[in-house]
Amino acid sequence: MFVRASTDPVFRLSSLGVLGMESDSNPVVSLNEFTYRKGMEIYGEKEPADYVYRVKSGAVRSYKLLSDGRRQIGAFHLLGDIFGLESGGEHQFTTEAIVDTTVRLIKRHSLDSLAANDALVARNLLSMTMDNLRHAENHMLLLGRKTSQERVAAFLLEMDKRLTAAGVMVLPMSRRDIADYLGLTLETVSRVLSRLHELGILGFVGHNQRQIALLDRRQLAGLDR
Amino acid sequence: MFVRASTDPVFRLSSLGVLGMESDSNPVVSLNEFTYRKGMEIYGEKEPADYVYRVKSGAVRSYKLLSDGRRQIGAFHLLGDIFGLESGGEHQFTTEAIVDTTVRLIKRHSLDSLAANDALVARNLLSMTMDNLRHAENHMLLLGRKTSQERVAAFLLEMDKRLTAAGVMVLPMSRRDIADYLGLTLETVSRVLSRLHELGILGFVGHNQRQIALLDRRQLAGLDR
DNA sequence: CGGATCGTTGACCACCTTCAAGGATTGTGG
DNA sequence: CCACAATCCTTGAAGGTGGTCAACGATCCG
Repeated sequence: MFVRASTDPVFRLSSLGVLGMESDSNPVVSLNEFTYRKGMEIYGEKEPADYVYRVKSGAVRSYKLLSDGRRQIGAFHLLGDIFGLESGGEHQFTTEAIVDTTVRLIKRHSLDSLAANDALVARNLLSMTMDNLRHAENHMLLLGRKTSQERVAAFLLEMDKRLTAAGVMVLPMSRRDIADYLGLTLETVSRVLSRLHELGILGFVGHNQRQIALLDRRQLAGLDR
Repeated sequence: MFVRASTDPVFRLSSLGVLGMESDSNPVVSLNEFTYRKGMEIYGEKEPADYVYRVKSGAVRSYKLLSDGRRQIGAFHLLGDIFGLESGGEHQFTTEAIVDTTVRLIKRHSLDSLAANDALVARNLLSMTMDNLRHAENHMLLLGRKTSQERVAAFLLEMDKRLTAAGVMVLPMSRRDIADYLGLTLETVSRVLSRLHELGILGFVGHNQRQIALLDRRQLAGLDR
Protein backbone atom coordinates (compact mmCIF):
# COMPACT_ATOMS: atom_id res chain seq x y z
CA MET A 1 0.00 0.00 0.00
CA PHE A 2 0.97 3.63 -0.48
CA VAL A 3 3.14 2.56 -3.42
CA ARG A 4 3.64 5.25 -6.01
CA ALA A 5 2.53 4.43 -9.55
CA SER A 6 5.73 3.54 -11.35
CA THR A 7 4.25 3.22 -14.81
CA ASP A 8 2.29 5.94 -16.51
CA PRO A 9 -1.44 5.42 -16.36
CA VAL A 10 -3.37 4.64 -19.48
CA PHE A 11 -3.79 7.77 -21.54
CA ARG A 12 -6.69 8.72 -23.75
CA LEU A 13 -8.15 11.82 -25.26
CA SER A 14 -11.65 13.11 -25.02
CA SER A 15 -13.58 16.06 -26.34
CA LEU A 16 -16.30 16.26 -23.75
CA GLY A 17 -17.28 19.31 -21.71
CA VAL A 18 -15.15 20.79 -18.98
CA LEU A 19 -16.11 19.44 -15.56
CA GLY A 20 -19.59 18.89 -16.83
CA MET A 21 -20.11 22.63 -16.92
CA GLU A 22 -20.63 22.94 -20.65
CA SER A 23 -20.51 26.64 -21.39
CA ASP A 24 -21.96 27.79 -24.64
CA SER A 25 -18.95 28.73 -26.66
CA ASN A 26 -15.89 27.65 -24.73
CA PRO A 27 -12.79 26.34 -26.36
CA VAL A 28 -12.27 22.78 -25.21
CA VAL A 29 -9.22 23.03 -23.00
CA SER A 30 -6.59 20.39 -22.42
CA LEU A 31 -8.93 17.59 -21.58
CA ASN A 32 -8.09 13.93 -21.33
CA GLU A 33 -8.44 10.80 -19.30
CA PHE A 34 -6.22 8.63 -17.19
CA THR A 35 -6.79 5.23 -15.69
CA TYR A 36 -5.24 4.26 -12.39
CA ARG A 37 -4.99 0.73 -11.12
CA LYS A 38 -6.32 -0.21 -7.69
CA GLY A 39 -4.14 1.23 -4.95
CA MET A 40 -2.20 3.62 -7.16
CA GLU A 41 -1.60 7.20 -6.06
CA ILE A 42 -3.16 9.92 -8.18
CA TYR A 43 -1.38 12.78 -6.48
CA GLY A 44 0.38 13.40 -3.19
CA GLU A 45 -0.20 15.99 -0.49
CA LYS A 46 1.79 19.16 -1.13
CA GLU A 47 2.31 18.38 -4.78
CA PRO A 48 1.47 21.27 -7.09
CA ALA A 49 -2.23 21.20 -7.89
CA ASP A 50 -1.99 21.55 -11.64
CA TYR A 51 -5.02 19.43 -12.43
CA VAL A 52 -8.60 18.99 -11.35
CA TYR A 53 -10.17 15.54 -11.69
CA ARG A 54 -13.56 14.03 -12.33
CA VAL A 55 -14.32 10.37 -11.66
CA LYS A 56 -15.48 8.64 -14.85
CA SER A 57 -15.49 5.18 -13.27
CA GLY A 58 -14.18 3.65 -10.07
CA ALA A 59 -13.63 5.31 -6.69
CA VAL A 60 -10.98 7.44 -5.00
CA ARG A 61 -9.95 8.15 -1.40
CA SER A 62 -8.45 11.46 -0.21
CA TYR A 63 -6.45 11.32 2.98
CA LYS A 64 -3.87 12.87 5.26
CA LEU A 65 -1.22 10.95 7.20
CA LEU A 66 0.43 11.67 10.54
CA SER A 67 4.13 10.93 10.87
CA ASP A 68 3.49 7.59 12.58
CA GLY A 69 1.08 6.37 9.93
CA ARG A 70 -2.27 7.30 11.43
CA ARG A 71 -4.53 8.11 8.51
CA GLN A 72 -7.61 10.29 8.17
CA ILE A 73 -9.65 9.94 5.01
CA GLY A 74 -11.41 13.22 4.32
CA ALA A 75 -13.63 12.10 1.48
CA PHE A 76 -14.48 9.35 -0.96
CA HIS A 77 -14.90 10.40 -4.58
CA LEU A 78 -17.39 8.35 -6.54
CA LEU A 79 -18.79 8.38 -10.07
CA GLY A 80 -19.17 11.93 -11.31
CA ASP A 81 -17.43 13.57 -8.35
CA ILE A 82 -14.88 16.30 -8.90
CA PHE A 83 -11.77 16.39 -6.73
CA GLY A 84 -8.37 18.03 -6.59
CA LEU A 85 -9.70 21.58 -6.56
CA GLU A 86 -7.49 23.07 -3.84
CA SER A 87 -6.32 26.42 -2.65
CA GLY A 88 -2.90 27.94 -3.00
CA GLY A 89 -1.75 25.66 -5.78
CA GLU A 90 -0.86 22.78 -3.48
CA HIS A 91 -2.90 19.64 -2.92
CA GLN A 92 -4.11 19.26 0.65
CA PHE A 93 -4.62 15.51 0.43
CA THR A 94 -3.05 12.45 -1.05
CA THR A 95 -5.47 10.63 -3.34
CA GLU A 96 -5.45 7.00 -4.38
CA ALA A 97 -7.62 4.84 -6.59
CA ILE A 98 -9.60 2.48 -4.33
CA VAL A 99 -10.37 0.25 -7.31
CA ASP A 100 -9.35 0.55 -10.95
CA THR A 101 -10.41 4.09 -11.73
CA THR A 102 -10.65 6.31 -14.76
CA VAL A 103 -10.59 10.07 -14.29
CA ARG A 104 -11.09 12.93 -16.64
CA LEU A 105 -8.65 15.72 -15.93
CA ILE A 106 -8.50 19.42 -16.61
CA LYS A 107 -5.53 21.72 -16.34
CA ARG A 108 -6.11 24.04 -13.42
CA HIS A 109 -4.71 27.11 -15.16
CA SER A 110 -7.08 26.74 -18.11
CA LEU A 111 -9.91 26.46 -15.62
CA ASP A 112 -8.70 29.65 -13.97
CA SER A 113 -8.61 31.58 -17.21
CA LEU A 114 -12.06 30.26 -18.05
CA ALA A 115 -13.33 31.51 -14.69
CA ALA A 116 -11.70 34.91 -15.19
CA ASN A 117 -13.80 35.45 -18.31
CA ASP A 118 -16.96 33.59 -17.42
CA ALA A 119 -18.71 34.56 -14.19
CA LEU A 120 -20.85 31.43 -14.45
CA VAL A 121 -17.80 29.17 -14.34
CA ALA A 122 -16.49 31.19 -11.42
CA ARG A 123 -19.79 30.70 -9.60
CA ASN A 124 -19.63 26.99 -10.24
CA LEU A 125 -16.12 26.76 -8.83
CA LEU A 126 -17.23 28.62 -5.72
CA SER A 127 -20.32 26.49 -5.38
CA MET A 128 -18.34 23.24 -5.64
CA THR A 129 -15.83 24.45 -3.09
CA MET A 130 -18.66 25.40 -0.73
CA ASP A 131 -20.16 21.95 -1.15
CA ASN A 132 -16.83 20.45 -0.15
CA LEU A 133 -16.71 22.82 2.79
CA ARG A 134 -20.17 21.82 3.95
CA HIS A 135 -19.24 18.14 3.76
CA ALA A 136 -16.11 18.78 5.80
CA GLU A 137 -18.08 20.75 8.39
CA ASN A 138 -20.60 17.97 8.84
CA HIS A 139 -17.77 15.48 9.06
CA MET A 140 -16.15 17.51 11.84
CA LEU A 141 -19.32 17.06 13.88
CA LEU A 142 -19.22 13.33 13.23
CA LEU A 143 -15.53 12.99 14.12
CA GLY A 144 -15.67 15.23 17.15
CA ARG A 145 -18.92 14.22 18.80
CA LYS A 146 -20.62 11.10 17.44
CA THR A 147 -20.45 7.57 18.85
CA SER A 148 -19.17 4.65 16.79
CA GLN A 149 -22.73 3.54 16.09
CA GLU A 150 -23.78 7.00 14.96
CA ARG A 151 -20.73 7.26 12.72
CA VAL A 152 -21.35 3.97 10.97
CA ALA A 153 -25.05 4.75 10.57
CA ALA A 154 -24.19 8.13 9.03
CA PHE A 155 -21.69 6.46 6.73
CA LEU A 156 -24.20 3.90 5.50
CA LEU A 157 -26.81 6.56 4.86
CA GLU A 158 -24.31 8.71 2.98
CA MET A 159 -23.18 5.84 0.80
CA ASP A 160 -26.75 4.70 0.30
CA LYS A 161 -27.60 8.09 -1.14
CA ARG A 162 -24.55 8.12 -3.36
CA LEU A 163 -24.25 4.64 -4.79
CA THR A 164 -27.30 2.48 -4.24
CA ALA A 165 -28.61 0.75 -7.33
CA ALA A 166 -31.58 -1.59 -7.12
CA GLY A 167 -31.70 -1.43 -3.33
CA VAL A 168 -28.17 -2.69 -2.83
CA MET A 169 -25.03 -0.68 -2.34
CA VAL A 170 -21.71 -2.07 -3.44
CA LEU A 171 -19.01 -0.49 -1.35
CA PRO A 172 -15.72 -0.07 -3.18
CA MET A 173 -13.76 0.53 0.02
CA SER A 174 -12.43 -1.82 2.71
CA ARG A 175 -13.29 -1.83 6.41
CA ARG A 176 -10.00 -0.09 7.03
CA ASP A 177 -10.91 2.70 4.62
CA ILE A 178 -14.28 3.11 6.32
CA ALA A 179 -12.57 3.18 9.72
CA ASP A 180 -10.07 5.81 8.62
CA TYR A 181 -12.94 7.88 7.23
CA LEU A 182 -14.91 7.63 10.48
CA GLY A 183 -12.03 8.05 12.92
CA LEU A 184 -12.41 4.47 14.24
CA THR A 185 -10.56 1.18 13.95
CA LEU A 186 -11.51 -1.46 11.43
CA GLU A 187 -12.49 -3.79 14.29
CA THR A 188 -14.97 -1.29 15.66
CA VAL A 189 -16.48 -0.77 12.21
CA SER A 190 -16.80 -4.53 11.78
CA ARG A 191 -18.43 -4.94 15.18
CA VAL A 192 -20.97 -2.19 14.58
CA LEU A 193 -21.85 -3.61 11.16
CA SER A 194 -22.32 -7.05 12.73
CA ARG A 195 -24.54 -5.51 15.36
CA LEU A 196 -26.67 -3.71 12.76
CA HIS A 197 -26.92 -7.01 10.90
CA GLU A 198 -28.12 -8.83 14.04
CA LEU A 199 -30.67 -6.10 14.59
CA GLY A 200 -32.03 -6.66 11.10
CA ILE A 201 -31.22 -3.12 10.03
CA LEU A 202 -28.99 -4.22 7.19
CA GLY A 203 -28.38 -7.36 5.20
CA PHE A 204 -25.40 -8.72 3.30
CA VAL A 205 -26.14 -9.71 -0.28
CA GLY A 206 -24.69 -13.06 -1.20
CA HIS A 207 -21.49 -13.80 0.67
CA ASN A 208 -19.90 -10.48 -0.19
CA GLN A 209 -19.39 -8.28 2.87
CA ARG A 210 -19.25 -5.19 0.70
CA GLN A 211 -22.68 -5.61 -0.82
CA ILE A 212 -25.09 -4.23 1.69
CA ALA A 213 -28.85 -3.76 1.61
CA LEU A 214 -30.34 -1.24 4.01
CA LEU A 215 -33.46 -2.90 5.38
CA ASP A 216 -34.63 -0.11 7.64
CA ARG A 217 -33.42 3.34 6.73
CA ARG A 218 -35.80 4.90 9.22
CA GLN A 219 -34.28 3.03 12.14
CA LEU A 220 -30.78 3.66 10.82
CA ALA A 221 -31.45 7.37 10.66
CA GLY A 222 -32.63 7.08 14.26
CA LEU A 223 -29.25 5.70 15.26
CA ASP A 224 -27.60 8.80 13.85
CA ARG A 225 -28.41 11.95 15.77
CA MET B 1 -26.75 30.25 27.50
CA PHE B 2 -28.09 29.98 23.96
CA VAL B 3 -30.40 32.88 24.73
CA ARG B 4 -31.40 34.83 21.69
CA ALA B 5 -30.62 38.56 21.69
CA SER B 6 -33.88 40.22 22.57
CA THR B 7 -32.76 43.78 21.98
CA ASP B 8 -31.31 44.99 18.73
CA PRO B 9 -27.53 45.23 18.79
CA VAL B 10 -25.87 48.59 18.60
CA PHE B 11 -26.15 49.97 15.10
CA ARG B 12 -23.69 52.19 13.34
CA LEU B 13 -22.80 53.10 9.80
CA SER B 14 -19.45 52.92 8.16
CA SER B 15 -18.04 53.71 4.75
CA LEU B 16 -15.02 51.44 4.76
CA GLY B 17 -14.15 48.86 2.11
CA VAL B 18 -16.11 45.70 1.56
CA LEU B 19 -14.57 42.78 3.41
CA GLY B 20 -11.24 44.51 3.21
CA MET B 21 -11.16 43.88 -0.51
CA GLU B 22 -11.19 47.49 -1.60
CA SER B 23 -11.77 47.41 -5.33
CA ASP B 24 -10.88 50.50 -7.30
CA SER B 25 -14.23 51.89 -8.25
CA ASN B 26 -16.82 49.90 -6.36
CA PRO B 27 -19.96 51.38 -5.02
CA VAL B 28 -19.96 51.01 -1.27
CA VAL B 29 -22.68 48.48 -0.60
CA SER B 30 -24.92 48.29 2.43
CA LEU B 31 -22.21 48.26 5.05
CA ASN B 32 -22.62 48.70 8.75
CA GLU B 33 -21.69 47.45 12.16
CA PHE B 34 -23.37 45.59 14.97
CA THR B 35 -22.26 44.89 18.49
CA TYR B 36 -23.26 41.72 20.26
CA ARG B 37 -22.97 41.17 23.98
CA LYS B 38 -21.12 38.17 25.38
CA GLY B 39 -23.06 34.97 24.77
CA MET B 40 -25.52 36.43 22.26
CA GLU B 41 -26.35 34.57 19.08
CA ILE B 42 -25.37 36.26 15.82
CA TYR B 43 -27.22 33.84 13.58
CA GLY B 44 -28.59 30.31 13.84
CA GLU B 45 -27.95 27.21 11.75
CA LYS B 46 -30.34 26.98 8.82
CA GLU B 47 -31.23 30.65 8.93
CA PRO B 48 -31.00 32.40 5.56
CA ALA B 49 -27.43 33.57 5.00
CA ASP B 50 -28.19 37.13 3.97
CA TYR B 51 -25.08 38.65 5.50
CA VAL B 52 -21.37 38.07 5.66
CA TYR B 53 -19.50 39.26 8.76
CA ARG B 54 -16.08 40.54 9.67
CA VAL B 55 -14.85 40.72 13.25
CA LYS B 56 -13.95 44.29 14.20
CA SER B 57 -13.37 43.45 17.85
CA GLY B 58 -14.09 40.52 20.13
CA ALA B 59 -14.37 36.84 19.23
CA VAL B 60 -16.99 34.48 17.82
CA ARG B 61 -17.62 30.72 17.92
CA SER B 62 -19.29 28.73 15.13
CA TYR B 63 -20.85 25.44 16.14
CA LYS B 64 -23.26 22.64 15.40
CA LEU B 65 -25.41 20.86 17.97
CA LEU B 66 -26.69 17.29 18.11
CA SER B 67 -30.21 16.72 19.37
CA ASP B 68 -29.01 15.80 22.87
CA GLY B 69 -26.84 18.89 23.23
CA ARG B 70 -23.45 17.60 22.20
CA ARG B 71 -21.69 20.51 20.55
CA GLN B 72 -18.93 20.73 17.97
CA ILE B 73 -17.29 24.10 17.45
CA GLY B 74 -16.01 24.30 13.89
CA ALA B 75 -14.05 27.51 14.16
CA PHE B 76 -13.24 30.53 16.25
CA HIS B 77 -13.39 33.88 14.50
CA LEU B 78 -10.98 36.48 15.81
CA LEU B 79 -10.06 40.05 14.93
CA GLY B 80 -10.20 40.59 11.20
CA ASP B 81 -11.71 37.17 10.37
CA ILE B 82 -14.57 36.90 7.94
CA PHE B 83 -17.37 34.43 8.65
CA GLY B 84 -20.88 33.60 7.54
CA LEU B 85 -19.94 32.99 3.91
CA GLU B 86 -21.95 29.83 3.27
CA SER B 87 -23.29 27.84 0.39
CA GLY B 88 -26.86 27.52 -0.71
CA GLY B 89 -28.10 30.58 1.11
CA GLU B 90 -28.39 28.83 4.48
CA HIS B 91 -25.99 29.13 7.37
CA GLN B 92 -24.30 25.86 8.27
CA PHE B 93 -23.42 26.87 11.82
CA THR B 94 -24.83 28.77 14.72
CA THR B 95 -22.56 31.63 15.74
CA GLU B 96 -22.31 33.39 19.08
CA ALA B 97 -20.23 36.19 20.49
CA ILE B 98 -17.73 34.70 22.97
CA VAL B 99 -17.12 38.13 24.48
CA ASP B 100 -18.63 41.49 23.61
CA THR B 101 -18.06 41.66 19.88
CA THR B 102 -18.45 44.18 17.11
CA VAL B 103 -18.83 42.95 13.55
CA ARG B 104 -18.97 44.71 10.24
CA LEU B 105 -21.56 43.20 7.97
CA ILE B 106 -22.19 43.08 4.26
CA LYS B 107 -25.33 42.05 2.45
CA ARG B 108 -24.63 38.79 0.68
CA HIS B 109 -26.54 39.68 -2.45
CA SER B 110 -24.57 42.85 -2.97
CA LEU B 111 -21.43 40.82 -2.62
CA ASP B 112 -22.75 38.43 -5.24
CA SER B 113 -23.48 41.16 -7.72
CA LEU B 114 -20.05 42.61 -7.08
CA ALA B 115 -18.49 39.24 -7.82
CA ALA B 116 -20.53 38.84 -10.98
CA ASN B 117 -18.92 41.97 -12.40
CA ASP B 118 -15.49 41.83 -10.86
CA ALA B 119 -13.44 38.69 -11.40
CA LEU B 120 -11.04 39.82 -8.68
CA VAL B 121 -13.78 39.86 -6.08
CA ALA B 122 -14.91 36.45 -7.30
CA ARG B 123 -11.37 35.12 -6.89
CA ASN B 124 -11.22 36.50 -3.38
CA LEU B 125 -14.47 34.80 -2.43
CA LEU B 126 -13.16 31.52 -3.81
CA SER B 127 -9.84 31.97 -2.05
CA MET B 128 -11.49 32.68 1.31
CA THR B 129 -13.76 29.67 0.96
CA MET B 130 -10.77 27.49 0.11
CA ASP B 131 -8.99 28.77 3.20
CA ASN B 132 -11.98 27.74 5.29
CA LEU B 133 -11.97 24.37 3.56
CA ARG B 134 -8.30 23.84 4.30
CA HIS B 135 -8.86 24.66 7.96
CA ALA B 136 -11.75 22.22 8.14
CA GLU B 137 -9.68 19.50 6.46
CA ASN B 138 -6.85 19.90 8.92
CA HIS B 139 -9.35 19.89 11.76
CA MET B 140 -10.81 16.60 10.53
CA LEU B 141 -7.35 15.04 10.93
CA LEU B 142 -7.14 16.42 14.45
CA LEU B 143 -10.62 15.24 15.43
CA GLY B 144 -10.33 11.84 13.81
CA ARG B 145 -6.81 10.79 14.69
CA LYS B 146 -4.99 12.92 17.25
CA THR B 147 -4.59 12.23 20.97
CA SER B 148 -5.78 14.70 23.58
CA GLN B 149 -2.26 16.01 24.07
CA GLU B 150 -1.75 16.51 20.35
CA ARG B 151 -5.07 18.31 20.07
CA VAL B 152 -4.33 20.76 22.86
CA ALA B 153 -0.83 21.38 21.53
CA ALA B 154 -2.24 22.09 18.06
CA PHE B 155 -4.82 24.41 19.58
CA LEU B 156 -2.23 26.39 21.52
CA LEU B 157 -0.02 26.75 18.46
CA GLU B 158 -2.96 27.87 16.34
CA MET B 159 -4.05 30.48 18.89
CA ASP B 160 -0.48 31.55 19.42
CA LYS B 161 -0.19 32.35 15.73
CA ARG B 162 -3.49 34.19 15.69
CA LEU B 163 -3.59 36.26 18.86
CA THR B 164 -0.30 36.48 20.67
CA ALA B 165 0.78 39.98 21.61
CA ALA B 166 3.98 40.58 23.56
CA GLY B 167 4.57 36.87 24.08
CA VAL B 168 1.29 36.27 25.86
CA MET B 169 -1.95 35.04 24.39
CA VAL B 170 -5.21 36.05 25.99
CA LEU B 171 -7.76 33.37 25.20
CA PRO B 172 -11.29 34.73 24.88
CA MET B 173 -12.87 31.28 25.15
CA SER B 174 -13.57 29.00 28.11
CA ARG B 175 -12.25 25.50 28.70
CA ARG B 176 -15.60 24.19 27.54
CA ASP B 177 -15.32 26.06 24.26
CA ILE B 178 -11.83 24.69 23.75
CA ALA B 179 -13.07 21.18 24.54
CA ASP B 180 -15.95 21.47 22.09
CA TYR B 181 -13.54 22.69 19.45
CA LEU B 182 -11.14 19.80 20.05
CA GLY B 183 -13.71 17.03 20.49
CA LEU B 184 -12.79 16.50 24.15
CA THR B 185 -14.30 17.24 27.56
CA LEU B 186 -13.40 20.34 29.51
CA GLU B 187 -11.82 18.15 32.20
CA THR B 188 -9.45 16.56 29.70
CA VAL B 189 -8.46 19.97 28.35
CA SER B 190 -7.80 21.20 31.86
CA ARG B 191 -5.71 18.15 32.72
CA VAL B 192 -3.58 18.45 29.59
CA LEU B 193 -3.00 22.16 30.22
CA SER B 194 -1.96 21.38 33.81
CA ARG B 195 0.42 18.75 32.51
CA LEU B 196 1.97 21.15 29.99
CA HIS B 197 2.34 23.66 32.80
CA GLU B 198 4.11 21.10 35.02
CA LEU B 199 6.41 20.29 32.13
CA GLY B 200 7.34 23.96 31.84
CA ILE B 201 6.04 24.17 28.30
CA LEU B 202 3.58 26.91 29.12
CA GLY B 203 3.05 29.43 31.88
CA PHE B 204 0.00 31.23 33.23
CA VAL B 205 0.37 34.99 33.42
CA GLY B 206 -0.80 36.39 36.72
CA HIS B 207 -3.64 34.38 38.20
CA ASN B 208 -5.69 34.37 35.02
CA GLN B 209 -6.02 30.92 33.52
CA ARG B 210 -6.77 32.37 30.12
CA GLN B 211 -3.55 34.31 29.79
CA ILE B 212 -0.98 31.84 28.59
CA ALA B 213 2.65 32.24 27.63
CA LEU B 214 4.18 29.55 25.45
CA LEU B 215 7.62 28.89 26.90
CA ASP B 216 8.76 26.25 24.46
CA ARG B 217 7.07 26.31 21.07
CA ARG B 218 9.57 23.83 19.72
CA GLN B 219 8.66 21.21 22.28
CA LEU B 220 4.98 21.98 21.89
CA ALA B 221 5.21 21.44 18.15
CA GLY B 222 6.88 18.12 18.94
CA LEU B 223 3.82 17.06 20.93
CA ASP B 224 1.67 17.64 17.88
CA ARG B 225 2.39 15.29 15.02
C1' DC C 1 -4.04 -24.89 -5.01
C1' DG C 2 -1.36 -21.67 -2.10
C1' DG C 3 -0.50 -17.10 -0.52
C1' DA C 4 -2.13 -12.64 0.45
C1' DT C 5 -5.56 -9.71 1.75
C1' DC C 6 -9.73 -8.90 4.07
C1' DG C 7 -13.23 -9.43 7.62
C1' DT C 8 -14.98 -11.24 12.05
C1' DT C 9 -14.78 -12.21 16.79
C1' DG C 10 -12.89 -12.59 21.55
C1' DA C 11 -10.19 -11.06 25.59
C1' DC C 12 -7.94 -7.52 27.66
C1' DC C 13 -6.75 -2.80 28.30
C1' DA C 14 -6.06 2.32 28.05
C1' DC C 15 -7.45 6.72 27.18
C1' DC C 16 -10.73 9.67 27.84
C1' DT C 17 -15.29 10.46 29.99
C1' DT C 18 -18.29 10.74 33.82
C1' DC C 19 -19.29 11.96 38.34
C1' DA C 20 -18.08 14.52 42.19
C1' DA C 21 -16.04 17.93 45.23
C1' DG C 22 -13.67 22.01 46.20
C1' DG C 23 -11.26 26.25 45.11
C1' DA C 24 -10.68 30.44 42.34
C1' DT C 25 -12.46 34.18 39.73
C1' DT C 26 -16.01 37.20 38.18
C1' DG C 27 -20.11 39.75 38.48
C1' DT C 28 -23.86 41.97 41.12
C1' DG C 29 -26.46 44.22 44.54
C1' DG C 30 -26.52 46.16 48.98
C1' DC D 1 -16.21 48.00 49.32
C1' DC D 2 -17.95 43.83 50.92
C1' DA D 3 -21.14 39.80 50.68
C1' DC D 4 -22.95 36.43 47.98
C1' DA D 5 -24.08 33.96 43.97
C1' DA D 6 -22.80 32.26 39.66
C1' DT D 7 -19.50 30.70 36.69
C1' DC D 8 -15.20 28.74 35.72
C1' DC D 9 -11.30 25.81 36.53
C1' DT D 10 -8.87 22.10 38.71
C1' DT D 11 -8.29 17.66 40.61
C1' DG D 12 -9.51 12.96 42.13
C1' DA D 13 -11.81 8.44 41.65
C1' DA D 14 -14.36 5.27 39.04
C1' DG D 15 -16.21 3.63 34.76
C1' DG D 16 -17.03 2.82 29.81
C1' DT D 17 -16.35 3.16 24.91
C1' DG D 18 -13.48 2.10 21.65
C1' DG D 19 -8.55 0.48 20.90
C1' DT D 20 -5.05 -3.23 20.92
C1' DC D 21 -3.59 -7.77 20.34
C1' DA D 22 -4.55 -12.14 18.69
C1' DA D 23 -6.60 -16.04 16.32
C1' DC D 24 -9.23 -17.78 12.78
C1' DG D 25 -12.17 -18.05 8.71
C1' DA D 26 -13.45 -16.24 4.17
C1' DT D 27 -12.52 -14.23 -0.12
C1' DC D 28 -9.62 -12.96 -3.80
C1' DC D 29 -5.97 -13.69 -7.06
C1' DG D 30 -1.95 -15.47 -8.81
